[in-house]
Amino acid sequence: MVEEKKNATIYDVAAAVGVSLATVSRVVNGSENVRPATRDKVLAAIKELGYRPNAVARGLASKKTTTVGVVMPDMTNLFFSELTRGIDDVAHMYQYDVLLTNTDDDPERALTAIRNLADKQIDGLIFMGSQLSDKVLTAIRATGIPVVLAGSVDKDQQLPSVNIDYKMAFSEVTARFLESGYDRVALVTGSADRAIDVDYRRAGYEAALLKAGKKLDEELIFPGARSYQDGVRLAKVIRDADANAALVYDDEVALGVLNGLQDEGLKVPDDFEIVSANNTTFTLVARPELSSIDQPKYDIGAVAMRMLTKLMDKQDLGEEQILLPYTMVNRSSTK
Amino acid sequence: MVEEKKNATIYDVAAAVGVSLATVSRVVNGSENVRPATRDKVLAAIKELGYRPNAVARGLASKKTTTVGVVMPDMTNLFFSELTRGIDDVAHMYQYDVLLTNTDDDPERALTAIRNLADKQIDGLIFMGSQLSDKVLTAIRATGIPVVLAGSVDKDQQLPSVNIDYKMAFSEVTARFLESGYDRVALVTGSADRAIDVDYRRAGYEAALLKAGKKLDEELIFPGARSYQDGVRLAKVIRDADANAALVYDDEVALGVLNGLQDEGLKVPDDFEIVSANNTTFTLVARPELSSIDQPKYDIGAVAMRMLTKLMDKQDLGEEQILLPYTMVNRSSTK
DNA sequence: CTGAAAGCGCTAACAG
DNA sequence: CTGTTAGCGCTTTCAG
Repeated sequence: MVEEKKNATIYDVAAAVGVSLATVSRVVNGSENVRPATRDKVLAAIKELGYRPNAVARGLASKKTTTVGVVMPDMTNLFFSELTRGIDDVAHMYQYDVLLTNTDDDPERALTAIRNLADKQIDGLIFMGSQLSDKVLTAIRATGIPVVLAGSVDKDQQLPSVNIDYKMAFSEVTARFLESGYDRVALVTGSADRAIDVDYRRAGYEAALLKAGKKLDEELIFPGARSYQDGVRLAKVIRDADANAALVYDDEVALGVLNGLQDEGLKVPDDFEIVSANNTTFTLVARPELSSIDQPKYDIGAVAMRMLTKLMDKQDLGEEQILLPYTMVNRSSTK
Repeated sequence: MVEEKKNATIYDVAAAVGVSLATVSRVVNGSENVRPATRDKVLAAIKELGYRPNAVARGLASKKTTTVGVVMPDMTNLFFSELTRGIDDVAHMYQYDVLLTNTDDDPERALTAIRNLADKQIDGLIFMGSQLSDKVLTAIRATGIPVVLAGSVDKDQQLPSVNIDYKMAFSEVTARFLESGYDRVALVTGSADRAIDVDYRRAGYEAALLKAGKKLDEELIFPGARSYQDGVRLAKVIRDADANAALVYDDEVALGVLNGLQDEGLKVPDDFEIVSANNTTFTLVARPELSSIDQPKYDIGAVAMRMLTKLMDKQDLGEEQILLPYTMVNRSSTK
């Protein structure tokens, strides 16, 4: 028979020292109100017994789990994994653990995830993804759990969020293309109907067009590409549309477009310029290297998590809609 | 004053129906022993009140949290994020949530992470990373929590694990190089001292060399490269070592070597052949596309998680050291 | 098939 | 400064 060495409980250390469990609880939680001598004895017993507080019991009694939920589309996408890395680091810095769920941007799965996380009594939630449907928003609200959006916008800006100014960034890139004489700028977005694609990326693109006295040509807008392979396929279509430049929302897709175009004999950047938007490692490995909008991905996650800690502590947030600065990184896919 | 709508508890639904909380618990947990009529009434009340069981309370009472911990080096590395994606999907399939922690392969952080996860009473743990130090191993043991290693080996094979046969794969690639007349094969590994690098990757490489009647030349072994940039820098060194082929343990590093070599004017695959080992998307975006060992990354994670569910259910595991099949993907970085 | 009662391990007033 | 006393919301015997 193997002896099951049960974990020591707070009772065991209280008994060992000859104090009440309240006192042990106090020293564990760093309360001032303990005589140093008592504290030392308790500490010694804790060490001796190898006592570690049971976080579940704690959670039940205190109604705080020191756990946050992170709901994201797909952790194998570098954009999101870098955001999440920022979240994770800051979360652990503040002693929170992270419950992670991938949704593949499926609202149903997001719904399930949120409810499930709420059941686990998470103290806060970070939500990512282009698809923030009303149902999901309602579900989040219903839980009453503090939430921050990271790299994600909700149409009506009802929730605290951290982003860059997507509209301005897309407008800026488009304007540059136009100024450089590239008059047929293709825009590749994630979807045809989501806020981030329509109200920000496309809106920025359109704004630059209008400012330059041109009007938007629907045939130059390409929604729906999600993978490298999608990008490769898209290259032909973009070429057939007679575009001479492209602004692509995702690096892998951009790389697909780049390689696809080159495989068809186009010279980048001489015949065609491409700018991507996430500045992940993918932009560096491309030949030519991809110019890109540089979003501070890690920081977006980190700042979002930091905001969430304030929310969980019921501190004042100040500005709820944070826009972090972005920069343009010019590499060899543009002149 | 906003009315705080408190979440309904099991008492509330018991009271609403006029049964005891034990009965409610039974229907919630799908026990057979409830009269259908009673069950229906309870179910109706649950729906009516929007009752959702508090997982923390459940965890305390049942000593099961339906949560597993995942300890990994870095989620922004595609190899690990794809493994973890497999873990995550299977975990949720079996109703487990995933607590994620990045360690950057730092044993100290792994230690902290494991203890912390144990405090949260996780039901199981999946560990990834090349660095499984004795201290970490001891810490894992001390928790008594079921563990499975994914894409990670422990020297003495004391823990259940899921991998491919790294030694055979590395031997096979090396042998091919040799057969094709590439007699100076560089080996790029992650470290000079860890089990996976020494006992598997390097051992496989060496085995092929010996079999071909050659002996290992230390100058052709390059440990320690971790990033794309490291690979770029390494390219010159590899070239100076007069190598004419390279087997690289990581895709991003391999890409760095590839681009670095090409930037110096070498022709791949004519002057130099390269094979990488993880077959992530990076192999596809390279020009020429990288040949690679194809590890079933998602499956490694998925199988590891499936094993863990068995362990947590105290089912018999059968073989504890699982080796999944790998394949070779020949692209344009080899002839 | 159902209920009563005893915890799970800890926090949090409330006394003293 | 320390102990007592209630719970937190649920599972789990044990009776009946």
